[in-house]
Amino acid sequence: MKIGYPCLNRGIGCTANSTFRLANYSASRFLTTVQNNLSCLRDILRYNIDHGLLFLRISSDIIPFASHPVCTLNWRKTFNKELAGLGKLIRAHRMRISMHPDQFVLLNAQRQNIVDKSVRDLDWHCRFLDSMGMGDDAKVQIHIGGVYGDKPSAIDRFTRTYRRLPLFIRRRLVIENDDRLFTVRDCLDIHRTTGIPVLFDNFHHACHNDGESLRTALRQTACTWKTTDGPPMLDYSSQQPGARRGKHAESIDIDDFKEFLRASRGWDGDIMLEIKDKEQSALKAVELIRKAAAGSPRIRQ
DNA sequence: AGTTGTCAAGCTAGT
DNA sequence: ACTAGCTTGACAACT
Repeated sequence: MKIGYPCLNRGIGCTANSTFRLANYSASRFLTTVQNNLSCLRDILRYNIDHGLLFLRISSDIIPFASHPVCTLNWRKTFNKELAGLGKLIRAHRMRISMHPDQFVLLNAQRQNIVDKSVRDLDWHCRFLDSMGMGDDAKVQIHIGGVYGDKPSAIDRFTRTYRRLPLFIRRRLVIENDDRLFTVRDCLDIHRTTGIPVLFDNFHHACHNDGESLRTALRQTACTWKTTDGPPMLDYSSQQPGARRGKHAESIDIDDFKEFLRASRGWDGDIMLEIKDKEQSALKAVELIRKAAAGSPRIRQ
C-alpha cells in the first residue's frame, strides 16, 4: 500500500506547479517556468523517497497552458533529458504516479468544441507521462462531467467519446465518483460498457451514494482494475469540522483514517490523501501504518 | 511587505 | 437571463 499527497509539498521551498497569466505568455517565460517546475518535481520526488511516500499526483500546471493554442513549443523535445531522468528516478523507487486534469475536462459535454478541448488536455497529460516512460499503472483521473438534465444521455455521451479515444489515452484514463452528480454506481455502469477502471473517493461517496456501504463500494471498484492497471487508486479525505459539507479537512483526522483502514481491511491499493496540509498528513498516515504493521503479529503460514 | 482581486477553461442551482 | 459557488493555489496589482 502506497501513500501519497497531491501536487505540492509545503515544506520543501519550491513548487512544481508555478504558472503565469496567459497575457504574460512568452516563449522564454514558458521555458523557464517548465524548467523550474521539473527541477522542483525532482526535489519533491527525493523528499518523498526519503520519507516513504511512494504515491504522487503531479499537478497539471507542471506544463502551463500545455493544451492551449498559445503553446506551440515542443516541450517534450526541449526537456527530453529532464523528463527521462525523472522517469528513471520514479521507476527506480517503484513510485506510483497520477494526474488529475481539472473540472474543465468534460468528455460528455454537449458542445463538440468542449469535448475537443478536453481530449487535447488528456492528450498532453498522457504524453507527459509517456515521455517519462511511465507504465500503464500511471493514471489520469477525471470525473464523468455534467448531467445536462438527462443522466442516461450524459453517461452515453461519455461512453461513446471514451471509445473513440486513442489507445495511449485509454490505457491511462480512470474515472472517479464525484460528490454531487455521478456516484460509484454510475461509474460502475460506465465500467461495464467500457472497461474503464473506477477510482474510489471515500469522501465523495460519503457525500453522494446509492446506499452502498464503504466495504461494498471498495470491493466493487477494486475489481475494475486489471493487473496491468496496477493496484486500485483511492482518494481519501474527511470532512473539515465546522465547515461546509464537502469541504476537505485541513489536517488528517487520524481516528477517522484508522477507522477507514479498519473498515477497508482486505482491500489493497494506493491511497492519495486529499488533505490541505499535504505531506504533513501523509507522513502521519505512513507512521500509523508502520506502527500497525510492527504491532500486529506475523501471520503463520 | 502584506493584502486582495483575478485567473483559459464549465456545470449547477438559485434568483 | 443572469450570477454565485464550486475548489484552489498562485499570480499580479494594489495598499
